[in-house]
Amino acid sequence: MTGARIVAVDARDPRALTRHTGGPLDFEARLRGRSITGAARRGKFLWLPLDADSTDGENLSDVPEAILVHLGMSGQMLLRADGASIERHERIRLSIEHADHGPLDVVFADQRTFGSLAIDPLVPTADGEAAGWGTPDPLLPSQVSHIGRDPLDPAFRDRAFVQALSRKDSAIKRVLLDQTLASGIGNIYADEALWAARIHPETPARTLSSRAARRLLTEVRAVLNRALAEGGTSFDAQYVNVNGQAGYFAHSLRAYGRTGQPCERCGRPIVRASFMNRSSHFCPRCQRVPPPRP
DNA sequence: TATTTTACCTGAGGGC
DNA sequence: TGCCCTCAGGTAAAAT
Repeated sequence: MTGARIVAVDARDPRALTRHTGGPLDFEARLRGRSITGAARRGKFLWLPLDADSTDGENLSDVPEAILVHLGMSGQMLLRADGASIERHERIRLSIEHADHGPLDVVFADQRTFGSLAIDPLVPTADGEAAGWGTPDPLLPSQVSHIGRDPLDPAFRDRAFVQALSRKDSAIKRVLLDQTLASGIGNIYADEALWAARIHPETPARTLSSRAARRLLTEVRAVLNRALAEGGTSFDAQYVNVNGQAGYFAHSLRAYGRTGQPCERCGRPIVRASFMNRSSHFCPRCQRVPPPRP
């Protein structure tokens, strides 16, 4: 998409614009004629920086902007042929013209509508480093400014993360799911990393030793890297890449979704526990229940 | 202020 | 066959 010009926009479902202030007509009008200059990501947020708005006339401002995207849990960004038929759960379509690839359609489809798009101004990063994966610019969407760097980001600071854990009373899994401290970790990869690090999900974060916290961080990175290499975790048709292809990491899971199946380390059945209106999966032998709070 | 809970949403699958 | 219930899960507003 980099270098492509947006020739038409169809924002058919306003629920896909909950992050956008201005509504569908504003979204369409402000994108028409603009060009996409790149693609970047931090954690679960991604954005497509835009060129200056030359159609804005007297209101021409120098504030850089981007198309902000969050897939929620079932959102998809699909690259389709120009004029391709309407997707199931299609919410928004961008018709683009690319110098090398010709006309294409970019479709945002989303069954559960937790995902959404927005036009968002870019603001400087707090540390002055590149905003995320895919961009050298220290600029990120305003709605992403509170999101922490993900552990695969070269500018992620391990020491600060470990120190933050030592100040948190909450259960370690809750902290892993908090995107402000470290981003990109959801329910699946939290369970996988905790299993690998042999840490019980209810362990209070501050009770982890510095060594254990670093081990956990190492396992988080290992899980994320393996999942990326395998194209992510697909349980059904919702989790696909831009060409609609499923990832294979579901076959590599060792804790998540393996309730009752033997732990690959010790053979004890994996346990499922209710946690924050979702599920935690862990090995009751390898991941010891933390001692009672003092 | 810090932490925890809840609302948002659709479709698949199970029980009856 | 069809109805009702549960579950999946990221984010941010609301509640504690």
